[in-house]
Amino acid sequence: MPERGTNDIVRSGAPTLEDVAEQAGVSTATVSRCLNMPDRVTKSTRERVLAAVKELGYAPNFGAQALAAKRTNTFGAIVPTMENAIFARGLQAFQEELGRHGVTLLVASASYSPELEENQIRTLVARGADALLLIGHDRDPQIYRFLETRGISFVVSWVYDPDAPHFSIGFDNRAAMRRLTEKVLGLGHKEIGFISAPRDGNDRARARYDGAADAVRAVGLSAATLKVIETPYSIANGGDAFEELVQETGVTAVLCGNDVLAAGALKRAASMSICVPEDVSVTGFDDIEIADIVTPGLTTIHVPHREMGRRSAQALMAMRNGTAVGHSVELKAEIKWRSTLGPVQPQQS
Amino acid sequence: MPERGTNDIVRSGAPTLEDVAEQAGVSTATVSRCLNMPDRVTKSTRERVLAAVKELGYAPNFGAQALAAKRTNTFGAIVPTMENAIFARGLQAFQEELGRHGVTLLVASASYSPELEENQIRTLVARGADALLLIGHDRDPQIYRFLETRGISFVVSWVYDPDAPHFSIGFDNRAAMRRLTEKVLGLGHKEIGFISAPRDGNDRARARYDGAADAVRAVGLSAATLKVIETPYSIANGGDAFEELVQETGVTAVLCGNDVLAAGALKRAASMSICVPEDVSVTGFDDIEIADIVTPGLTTIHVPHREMGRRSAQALMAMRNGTAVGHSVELKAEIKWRSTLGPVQPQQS
DNA sequence: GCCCTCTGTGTAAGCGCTTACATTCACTGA
DNA sequence: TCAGTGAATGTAAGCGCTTACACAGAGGGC
Repeated sequence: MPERGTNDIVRSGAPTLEDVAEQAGVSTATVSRCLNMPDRVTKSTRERVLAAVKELGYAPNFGAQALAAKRTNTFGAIVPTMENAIFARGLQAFQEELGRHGVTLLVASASYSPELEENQIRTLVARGADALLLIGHDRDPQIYRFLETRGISFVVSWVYDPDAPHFSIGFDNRAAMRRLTEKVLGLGHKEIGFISAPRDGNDRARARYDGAADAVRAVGLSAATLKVIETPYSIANGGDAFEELVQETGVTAVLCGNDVLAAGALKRAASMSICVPEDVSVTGFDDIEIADIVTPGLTTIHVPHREMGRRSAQALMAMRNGTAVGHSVELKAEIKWRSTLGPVQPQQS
Repeated sequence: MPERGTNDIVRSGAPTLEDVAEQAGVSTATVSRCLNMPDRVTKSTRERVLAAVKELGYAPNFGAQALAAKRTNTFGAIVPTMENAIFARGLQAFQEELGRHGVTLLVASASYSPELEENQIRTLVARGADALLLIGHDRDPQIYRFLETRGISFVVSWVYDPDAPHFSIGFDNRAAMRRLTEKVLGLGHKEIGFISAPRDGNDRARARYDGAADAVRAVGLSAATLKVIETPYSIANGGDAFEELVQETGVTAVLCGNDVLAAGALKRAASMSICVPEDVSVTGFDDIEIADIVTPGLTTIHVPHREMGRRSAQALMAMRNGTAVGHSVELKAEIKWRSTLGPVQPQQS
């Protein structure tokens, strides 16, 4: 590789601070200041420097900047999946807010696998993420220790649990599902199915189920009244679980752990010629786009995705700047009434 | 700030290569080799080093690594939006493939704004992206010049256009829409509506419209037969456009630029008590999740999202490694038949 | 007129890695 | 026995930036 000294006639690669400095007839320090603290430099110098920057098409070298400044202005987000819309809207809002403040977003998805997630966290940290957005509390304590040791700010989102040891911005999955289940019970349903995502390692799924169980117990029924099927989030899985529930038990209502499962259930109901909500009621969770698109419209729980994303971004930036210490925030998740939840029909027999 | 020399008793911050070297009793070069070219180091040394790495919890400093090695192992993707599912699946596949090869993904969304996109591209490049995934060809030539100057590999995806000056991996939007439109015409439709995304600065949208126009002209009709409404991708907009089309013109079929618009159209049709496809046929484009969820199931064009993401990732890695030069790849986009496209009904009057 | 302050700029020391090149050392074959 | 070989390791020079500190010059107060 050719030596690349300051005397070279032909320069290759991207222009550096030094090139700009030379072109503008100032020192590299001045150029740097010009770019980072413009008001510490006289107007005339600044103009000269900016002109040189423009002319050379200079852009700072990220690695060098990160190395020298010890910050990357890059945040990371590890979500379980980008495949369905559950996290997309929140992530989009998160990114928009970061972008507004000159921070870029590193994204990884962990496919609901704890090992993969740990891996991704370490990778993003190694890649220089200054702060991290994490979904849910469930993870090996040593990961938290790792983050704390490294001084990486993080916020746990999509959940709100004041008892959890870490700062979170989200909503109370359990309480929300409990409220919805109370409505279901109030409509006379006694045989209730619950299609859940695998609860192991997923505190949102667990909390949602627990909320339903709470409600059931509160009316004096046994939690076993709830027929649970666990299956990964997907339309097809939702359909299969629904079919199984309907055929093997006498459920009149099926609560779904999220809208994707519910959409699958609705679709299967249609193909089985089961009327919703006349024959069976169905509910979802999340209120993503499809909830409003399916027929009939899905009664679900509206989750403030964008708000979560935005607030998480703000919190992380404040934490990184040392402006604020993490403080859990509870957002509201309300029932969104549409058409899939109705009263139990008189038994036809 | 306290001086941080090698003699400090108390070390703060993350451990460095030097710490590991000291702990293992070797030089930093050896540690670096151990980590990057393990087979150039004796087994015993390697074990000692790895033990030290583990004990100290060492992870390389990203900035330093990027600076010294001149590569970041980070690729960027700029998509128009993450909000709806159009790009999510492709992005997920893209990321999975990158992850398999130790590359992390930087994501930005440009909200269909050329200025924002240019901005994001520059940001990602400045952030050290080694390579970029771009959607569509439409952008200021100077951006391409910029990328080439900087030696950043990129692939244009979601489109396939052998005549375009840049390497792309995608499918022929125009041909696909033409084929679909031919089917529509073949079913006797003569009054056809087209709900498009804004075509300015969006070559996919333009190509889709052009494909439809091609088909219409091919049967001897004027392209003006196609009643076009442009509106940004959203369910509500799709609904509004559909309503306008139906009320102001006598369309018997409405082609939608994507599934999101189509979903909106179907929803509005239902609320207007218009039967699909008996009264009006509707088609989509993309075959995202909702296409299979809406009632009736949406006839649309299946786009190989995952394949595009995967292939794009592979191409970029090959290009970065100098293994291969970009070579456009055309993927198939076939009609996915469901239930929203039917023959024209005899005029009821 | 002198000293002090303040502002703007320059100087240069790192930041933590990678890697070309130098060195060491254990073998090999004649 | 000894030069020659090659593998393993060490030495040290950057990579391009930020920033503490040094310094010069302008102005102000006395």
